[in-house]
Amino acid sequence: MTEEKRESLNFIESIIEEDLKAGKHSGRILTRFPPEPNGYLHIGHAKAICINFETAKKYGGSTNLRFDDTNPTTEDTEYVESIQRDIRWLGFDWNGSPLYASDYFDTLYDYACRLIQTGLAYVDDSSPEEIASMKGTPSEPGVHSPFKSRTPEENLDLFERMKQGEFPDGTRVVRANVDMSSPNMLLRDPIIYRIKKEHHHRTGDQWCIYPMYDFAHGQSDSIEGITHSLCSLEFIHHRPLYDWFIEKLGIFPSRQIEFARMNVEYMITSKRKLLKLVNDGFVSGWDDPRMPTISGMRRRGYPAAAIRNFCDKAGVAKRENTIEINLLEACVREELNVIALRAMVVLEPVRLVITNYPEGQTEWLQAENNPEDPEAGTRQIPFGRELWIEREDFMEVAPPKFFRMTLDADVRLKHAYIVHCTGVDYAADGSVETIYATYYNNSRSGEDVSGIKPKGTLHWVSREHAQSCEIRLYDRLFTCPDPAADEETDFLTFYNPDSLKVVTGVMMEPSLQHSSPGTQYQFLRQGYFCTDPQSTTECKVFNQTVGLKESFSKEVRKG
RNA sequence: UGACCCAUGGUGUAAUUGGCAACACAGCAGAUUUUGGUUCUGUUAUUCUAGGUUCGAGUCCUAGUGGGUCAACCA
Repeated sequence: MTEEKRESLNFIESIIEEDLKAGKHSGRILTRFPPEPNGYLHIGHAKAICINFETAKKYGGSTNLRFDDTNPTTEDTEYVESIQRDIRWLGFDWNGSPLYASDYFDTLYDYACRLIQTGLAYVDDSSPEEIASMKGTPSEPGVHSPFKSRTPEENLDLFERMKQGEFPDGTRVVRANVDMSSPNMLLRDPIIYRIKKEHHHRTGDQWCIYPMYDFAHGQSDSIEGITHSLCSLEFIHHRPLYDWFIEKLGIFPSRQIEFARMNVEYMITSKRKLLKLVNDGFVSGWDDPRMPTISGMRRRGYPAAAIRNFCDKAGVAKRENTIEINLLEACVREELNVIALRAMVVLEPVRLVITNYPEGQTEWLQAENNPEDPEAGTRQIPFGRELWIEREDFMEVAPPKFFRMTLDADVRLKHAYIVHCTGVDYAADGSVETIYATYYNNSRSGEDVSGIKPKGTLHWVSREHAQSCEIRLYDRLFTCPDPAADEETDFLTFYNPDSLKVVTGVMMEPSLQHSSPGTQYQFLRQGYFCTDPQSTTECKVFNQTVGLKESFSKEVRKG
C-alpha cells in the first residue's frame, strides 16, 4: 500500500477541482492568454502564460491565444509575431489559430445595441473632463450625466451615427448604465465604446468606434466559452463589471479568477520603463541579454524549461511577492548542468611553459563533453608545451586556501597532467608574463599512476591551437533589487553601468570554432555561456548565462 | 479617509480544511569530487497585534495594525 501524499493545490486549482466536482461545464476546462499586441513579452507574461497553459493542461483542458486588440492607437502586427514566437519557445501551444478580440467587433456591437435597447447603456456627449468630474471620488458618489436619460431610440440612432463616422473623436461615448454611486469606481457608468478614427492592424478602416477593455475582454471570454479566465490581481475591481455584462447579456458565464503578479528582484516589467531602456540606449534592444524580456532571456541562454520551472517554484497566491533572483538562477543552473556541453576557455590568458615537455609535440587528449550525461560523448583536445591559463589562477605566494597554481606546488591541468610550478617571469610593469612548470608524465588523466593528489584543477588551452573569441559578462541591470520602488526617484538612477563587460582576446579551445548560435556551454570553472547570433566565422561571441556557484570567492570576501 | 484584496523563516509557497508548522531557494557546517561545479549529509530560522470561540486556532469570529489596489475615451 503506497501512502499517497496529497499533492498540495494552489488556490486556482482548488477552485477548479471544486468546479469539476460540481460538474460545472461538464468538466470542460478552457483558459486563455490575452496579450495586447503592443509590446514584447517579459518574465511577468511568462508567469501568466505558465499559469494559464499549465493549469488547463493539468485538468485535461486547453488554452486559447487571444490578442486583445481593441486599441488601434498602440497596437501593431509586429508584436503579434513576436508574441507567438515567444510563447512557442516557452514550450506552449494554443488551440488552433490565434484569436483576436477584433474578430468579435460585430458581436460586440450587437451586444451594445442590446444594452441600449433595454436601457442599460446610453450615449453621452460630455467631454472627457466632464465625465471625469462627474465620476466623483472613491469616497464621494458621482453624479448623473445630463445625457443619462435619453431614450433607447435616441441612443440607438446616435450609436449608429457614431459607427457611421458622423462625429469626431472624443465627442461622444457609449456608457453602461450601472450605478453612479457605487463605491467601485468602475461601476460608475463605465465607458464601453469610444470613437477613434484610426486604422486597425486587422480590421483596417472598417470601424471608427472601438470597444473598451471592459466591454471586450469578458465578452470575448464568453464567446469563446472560456471556463476560467485567470488574470492578475489588478483586475479584481473589474470582476463585478465582468459579471454584470455577462448577466445582463445572458451569455456564457466565464469566471474570472485573479492571482498576484510575480515580481522578480532586479527586474522591471513596466512597458514604459523597458521602452526607455531600449530607446535611450541603455541596452542594445528588446533582446539584450540583460532584459527581462523573453527574447532577452532566450538570447542570454536561459532554457525555456528553466523559466517554466522557475514560475512553478515561485508558486501562485494572492499576496504581493518579490521572488529572489537567485531562485531563477538556481533553476537555470539546474537545467544547464544537465544539458550544457563542457568546454575550456581562458578569459584572461597568461602563458604557461612546460619546460620538460618536448618542443613541437601535440598530444590529443580525450575529454568528456558532460560528466552529467555520458551520452554527450567525448572530444579530443590538444595539449602541448605552451598553454594559456587563467591569470587569476596563479599567485607566486598564496594564502593557505589557494588551491591553484603557486610556486613550488603541484596542480592538475584538467583532462591532462599534473604539473609542478617552477618559476615565473614578470614584465616591466610587474605583471606576470610567463609561468614555468614541469609535468609528471605518469599523471595523465585516466591513467594517473603518479600517486600525487593536488588540491586544485585548472582549465587551460593549448597556445598553438587556441582561437581568440569575445565573451560578454553580464551583471544585474540595476544596482538595487527594486529600482521602481520609489516613484520620486528615476529608476535609471539605479542603472548598473557595469552590467555588461565585454572581454576580448579570450582564448578558446578549437572545438568551439564550429559552435552555432544558441548552443549552451559550461565553460569549466567559469559558468554557463551561450553562443550569440552576432558570432562570425572569424570571431565567436559568447554570452554569459549565469556563473557557477562559487564558494571560494565567498571565502575571499570574508577575508 | 469609501470599497476591495492581502498578512506564515531572509525569499517564495504549503499545512489532508480546527489536530505535532513543512517544502524549495538562500545561509551556515561537513563529506565526496581530476570543475572551489555537481552530488550527499547535517543545521540555523516562521504563523502581524490584542481579545474571543474551542479540549485544541496559522486556520473560525471581533477589533486593530501594516501592505497593496481602484477615480485613462489604456489593457
